[in-house]
Amino acid sequence: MSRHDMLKDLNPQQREAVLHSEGPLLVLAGAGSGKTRVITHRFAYLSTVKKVPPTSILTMTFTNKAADEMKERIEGLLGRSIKGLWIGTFHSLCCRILRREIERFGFKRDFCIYDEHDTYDLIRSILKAFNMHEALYKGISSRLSTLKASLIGPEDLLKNEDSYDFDEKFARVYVRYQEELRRNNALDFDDLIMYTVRLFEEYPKVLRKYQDEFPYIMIDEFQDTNISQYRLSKLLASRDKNICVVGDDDQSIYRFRGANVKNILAFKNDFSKAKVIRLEQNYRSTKHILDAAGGVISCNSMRMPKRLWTDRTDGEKVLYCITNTERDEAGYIARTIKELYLKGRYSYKDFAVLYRVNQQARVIEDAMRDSGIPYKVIGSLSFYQRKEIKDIISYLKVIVNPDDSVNLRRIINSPPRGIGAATLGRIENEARKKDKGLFEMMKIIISSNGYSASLKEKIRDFVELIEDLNSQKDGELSRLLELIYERTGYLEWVGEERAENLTELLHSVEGKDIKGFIDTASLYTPIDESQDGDAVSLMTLHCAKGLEFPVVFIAGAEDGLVPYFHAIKRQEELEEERRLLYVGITRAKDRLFITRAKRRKFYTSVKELKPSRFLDEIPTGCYQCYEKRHGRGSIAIETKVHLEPVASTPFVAGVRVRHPKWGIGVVRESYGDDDDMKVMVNFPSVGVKRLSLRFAHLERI
DNA sequence: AAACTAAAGCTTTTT
DNA sequence: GCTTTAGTTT
Repeated sequence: MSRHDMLKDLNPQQREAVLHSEGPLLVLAGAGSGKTRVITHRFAYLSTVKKVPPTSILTMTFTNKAADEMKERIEGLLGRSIKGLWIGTFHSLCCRILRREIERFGFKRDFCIYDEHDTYDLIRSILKAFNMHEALYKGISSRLSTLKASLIGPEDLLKNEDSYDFDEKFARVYVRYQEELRRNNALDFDDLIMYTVRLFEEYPKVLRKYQDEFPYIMIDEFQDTNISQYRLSKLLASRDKNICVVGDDDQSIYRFRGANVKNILAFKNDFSKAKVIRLEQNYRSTKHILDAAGGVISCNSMRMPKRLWTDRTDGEKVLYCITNTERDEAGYIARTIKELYLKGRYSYKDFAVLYRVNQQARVIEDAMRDSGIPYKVIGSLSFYQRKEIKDIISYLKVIVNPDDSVNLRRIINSPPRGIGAATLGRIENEARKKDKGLFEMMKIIISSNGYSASLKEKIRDFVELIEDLNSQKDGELSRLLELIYERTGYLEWVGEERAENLTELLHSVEGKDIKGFIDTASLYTPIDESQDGDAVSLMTLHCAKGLEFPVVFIAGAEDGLVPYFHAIKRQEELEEERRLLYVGITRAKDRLFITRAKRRKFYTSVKELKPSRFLDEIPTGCYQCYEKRHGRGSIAIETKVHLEPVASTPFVAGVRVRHPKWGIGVVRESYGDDDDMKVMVNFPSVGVKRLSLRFAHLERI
């Protein structure tokens, strides 16, 4: 591909960003301004024009999906696929580095990665051992994560022993937690980054090696980086300073997870000669939608000033619909989707319904089902989080790494093999006393006295099972899974429904090797499990980031949902909620609907909620408000404010018509614009037909 | 050890 | 309202 080809589809700012190949570069890329395009074209430019080997460009993203998309597009630009590219998530790339280097920290190279659930289990076992409230595990886990993301290790915590808010018990848990991870030869998500940073800080030679390996660095969604990720980027870029970061402070919605928008400002300070380029042309949304978004986000005080613009037309106005209850709201959404769908311009996959909390999905799902609209709920419970899948992955983890006591614990009695909580507790105590791992301890028990024969028998069976499976681990992975199912009787134990998922798992691992699969399973949450099929997407506002849809609904525009109850006290939290709405609005390409219910059920009680305070921030010119009112009696009727002017046609539902060929029928439904009116007619002779009034010569009778 | 029952929770969550 | 957890029974 020539230099010309590479640049021809870019606007001046995008082009400038692509051409700025040396030195630090900050690209402030507004929603829908083509940031992925900049990264991919810049990659292609570096490799073909500047002759940088593609494997020397480190490109870090936050999601696997973003990484996959980038890989695909870059390979498309380069016209070939390349092995060994360093394009991936922070976590997967750090994992790749640590697989080579971790031995310096006393881990083995085949360490395993603990996902959220594994860490929960570990923390709970520690709390139990310390006689602390086990129910606190979630809070403890998030505190641990925050500390690690800020590069504060247990030893740093202990240094502050004298400070007034020093929490001795918590510090002990942290120390023990890290010890246990090491004992289990396991790293959690935050460790992947933290140890990589430590590696580079404590071993300058290693850092230099990787600086040689990656003279060019690019980072996507920079506003989402936390302290450790920023430090990592800074270390790698500190020598050559060829670092390009792309982000949008207005789309920072993960502060609660440690993301630090200030990194954008820090970047400008840390790399003093950083070039700053703003991408403000939006290629996604109509003017009205963009105006609505701009009105909202401009109310934030803590942001870098910018203004998105588009050369698209005004488009339809944003519609704001008020309903009485959440069920009415869901019904309205379903009906509107159906109506737009029947007009034929959109397929179901063009629609998204966005909401603040997953709980809202249920009533919307009901409405979709009732209307016969195909839908998929995204991000609720991912495949890999299901119990049965996690169990089998635990088997695999233990087979590869018998030191992994947490996963061993998980499977030791699933399916039940007579080693229950009491027995397990005994083994664990012994193991702790002898400073051994669980598996080792079990092997000791088999050949020692003082345990009942039946217990030894059970334990021997289990140890032999794992060792047998371990000897088979280098064969075909799907064969190994079959073997696990067979030898443990797992399928029969979990029942038919869950067994189906396991069969699916079996098919999905065809041709993969065990270690690669375990890493993928730990680091991969398939956001789009069933991408196929034409279906409306239901998801939280958070999940929607990075996506776009022709038609978007934002449900629950109420104070209490957007902004959420807990997030109205502090300014920073409120502004994050505002950004969340901004992200939602900017997902829409052509049509945007915002809905709210006056009364909404929360758990058991019904609450009356006021409209979201953010709605007042939408300029009046770009939206239209209407309300569904109750008519006389108990029947709810809709005041006739239609999406588009109601078609003036005599052929409305219920009318009898005559068709020259099919005879007499009854109109089921009529829809479409005035000039392109369509009707669905049920003819007793041939069934339901869709007809265009322009062509079919219908006669009203 | 497993199954049952009562009670207490309860945003968002790229990895 | 429904899922997760703790405590109790069988």
